[in-house]
Amino acid sequence: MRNHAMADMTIAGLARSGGVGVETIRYYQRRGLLAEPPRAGAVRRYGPRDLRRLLFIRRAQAAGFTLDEIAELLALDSSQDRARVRALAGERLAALEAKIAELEAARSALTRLSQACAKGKAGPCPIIEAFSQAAHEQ
Amino acid sequence: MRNHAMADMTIAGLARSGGVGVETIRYYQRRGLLAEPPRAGAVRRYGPRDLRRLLFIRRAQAAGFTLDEIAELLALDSSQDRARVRALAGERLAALEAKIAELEAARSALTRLSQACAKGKAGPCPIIEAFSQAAHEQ
DNA sequence: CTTGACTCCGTACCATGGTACGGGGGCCAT
DNA sequence: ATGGCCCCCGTACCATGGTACGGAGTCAAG
Repeated sequence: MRNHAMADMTIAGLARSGGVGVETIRYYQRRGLLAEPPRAGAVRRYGPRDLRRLLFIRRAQAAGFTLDEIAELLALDSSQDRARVRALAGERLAALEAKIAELEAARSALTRLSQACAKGKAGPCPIIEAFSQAAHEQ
Repeated sequence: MRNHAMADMTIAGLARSGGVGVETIRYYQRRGLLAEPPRAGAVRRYGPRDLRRLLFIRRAQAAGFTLDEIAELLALDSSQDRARVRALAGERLAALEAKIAELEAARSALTRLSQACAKGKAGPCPIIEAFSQAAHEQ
């Protein structure tokens, strides 16, 4: 009778179904992202709606949204406000672009230094040198 | 007589020269990245060596290293251990690659969703929909 | 009915890289 | 010698997304 992801789960079942830990569920509840369902006896029981909401959160997270933004997206879900959703997506996209550019700059600098270090055998390490001397950008 | 970045600075001068805040200097000292020079009277004085070290930290940070790794790089500076430096650089590079890949995946998903949302005018927002339904990967 | 696993809840802690606050002292110019 | 900055140091706090701990209660299987 243990039919994982079925209608009536305990918090551990929900966590398993969503691929997160129990503490993460509780954390999302504290953040207001998930509801605390009424108790059946002493224990709260979770249904498919809770699981859907949990999966929404995870997918939105994978798309780069922060938990605060996801809270807003969840509210927007029932509001039909597409413009606002697109605005949020635009902001997130800009932040992603900026971060990617920053990391790519770091990557190319490091790649170049690493190759320089691997080539030459004598003298001080070019990586260390690069950080010690004035940076000749690019 | 205030010749910025000259031989003898107070902590605020060092911070200005390095483009950081005073609190950041103190933080680096607590982390063991910068030394606390002896006091001249009641006040500590900083010289060009401190500035060089501070700039080292900032450049290494720009290359993607964490402060812990930078601490090791600083130690390595006087050790000639190029292999170890390259190993650190390799680790950092791998971490950078992984993060970049993750962000790029988020970016492309979000770009696609955003365009879908901008095109269609009717029905529910595709962005919200995508998080609500099962993800059809890629 | 006992035992072991799970739940509930509050609270504290983790990493990362800082930022802020506040009291007490000091340096320099007017 | 009196303002007005600046310094020193310890400590607390920030964002972000969780993770851990502990005690009491509860549920289900054997």
